[in-house]
Amino acid sequence: MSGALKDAIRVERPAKTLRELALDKVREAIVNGYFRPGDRLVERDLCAQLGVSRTVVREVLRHLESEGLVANLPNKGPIVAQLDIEEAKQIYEIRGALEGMAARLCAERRSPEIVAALEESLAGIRNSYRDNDMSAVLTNTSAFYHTLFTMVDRNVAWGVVNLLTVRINHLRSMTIKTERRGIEGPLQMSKIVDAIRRGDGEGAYRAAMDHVAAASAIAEAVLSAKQPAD
Amino acid sequence: MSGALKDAIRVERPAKTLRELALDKVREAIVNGYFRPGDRLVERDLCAQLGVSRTVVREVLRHLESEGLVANLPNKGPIVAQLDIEEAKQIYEIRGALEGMAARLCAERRSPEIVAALEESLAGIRNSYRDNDMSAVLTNTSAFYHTLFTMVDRNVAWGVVNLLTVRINHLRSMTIKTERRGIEGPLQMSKIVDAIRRGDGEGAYRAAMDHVAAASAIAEAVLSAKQPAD
DNA sequence: AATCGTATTATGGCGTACCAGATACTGTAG
DNA sequence: CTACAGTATCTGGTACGCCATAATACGATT
Repeated sequence: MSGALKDAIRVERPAKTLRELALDKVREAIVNGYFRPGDRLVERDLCAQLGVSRTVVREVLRHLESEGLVANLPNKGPIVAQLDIEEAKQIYEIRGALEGMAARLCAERRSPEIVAALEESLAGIRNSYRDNDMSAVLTNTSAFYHTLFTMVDRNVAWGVVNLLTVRINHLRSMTIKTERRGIEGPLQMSKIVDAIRRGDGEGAYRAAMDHVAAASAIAEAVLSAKQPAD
Repeated sequence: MSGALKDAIRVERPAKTLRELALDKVREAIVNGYFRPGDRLVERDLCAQLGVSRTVVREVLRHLESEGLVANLPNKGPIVAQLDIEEAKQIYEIRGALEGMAARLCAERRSPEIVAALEESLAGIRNSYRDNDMSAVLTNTSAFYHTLFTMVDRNVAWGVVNLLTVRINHLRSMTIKTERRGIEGPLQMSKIVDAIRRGDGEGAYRAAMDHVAAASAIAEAVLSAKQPAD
């Protein structure tokens, strides 16, 4: 009996601890704007809202702090981290470097499976745009990059990108809604796929960089238009 | 009275919470090998050793978990994370991409101050090698890259690199002791500085990549020689 | 003797209560 | 109306207790 079969009969437990559930809930609440940047996160309030003890809440807050989603003011307590424009640009830049690297590796591998998987995610994005389902756009975009990284076994880099991405998630949801992004975004991504298909590592690298550069530019515009009013 | 003066008389508190102190202690203990990979980290034992309460210990463990230094086995508890060779290679690769990026930016800026600061760190590294002070080599190498990133205001990327670096720290201390590394390492780094001095972005990028590639190769050799015996 | 079931122990997960110190708020006295 | 004192609020930190689970040891039964 080998691998696949052994897993098939495995009895899977919920396994999720209360802490992990709470963590996901709070992270969710932050990224989709239920808690706004700058909001104070009062421990005992969170206890009540989540229905868990302070022990759990504190561990969750520490975890989110190390993810960069929560900042801790000394003697004041935790607040939802503010995203300043400079930091956002840096995050986009890093994503560009890493996604470009992954794209290059994909191109160098010249595997039809990679292309097929990417095409599928891309189709999903197009459909989601057509249906105006923005949250699905985000999910499918994530899936696209997830395959880009995992197909060449770069799970660490994927982890880094993911970590950074949650910090700019509300930016992402704004850039995505921008006019013309529904056409240009998928277009840029298809350029990545094209380069990968023809084994053009340098081209794939450039295309991936271009894509996040465009996103970064939009984000900057959105953010600098909003920041002063804040 | 303006800014500078106001700060001058500011009574500075330790400001570090007990939690942060404990975090540093445990991280230290893991990084420099007091706790070995695979060791169990029993909460109540740590309480005794650190002299703090379980709450604090648990928060510290959560934090280290999200840093990747500690892994949590379900129904078993936390252990010191094992570093497998594949992961180490990926970490080196990411560092290459980011440090290359930073080096290119430094070169493009063409600032004498950057060159001076880098030269200083480099001299520190050479001296430390000469004095056979390996821990100083590590510190100075960190300083070198720290200036590389912060001189062009890339503190987020620096944070990422730092985060990843602690996970391979014991590898670093092994690669550094390798024969000839005391000559080749600084040589490669001086190539980075040279390229920056003459404003050669592409050259700086390549030199930085080469440097971590060399480190990665050594690490792989060291690790694959040790892994089976483990 | 081998196996099966049970008791014990170790440990993590989680909750509660409490205290100290800092900060923000509020009401009162001058 | 202002200054000051008192109070409420909140985090940081500690101690302790309970429960669930996993592993181990031990004893009984076949």
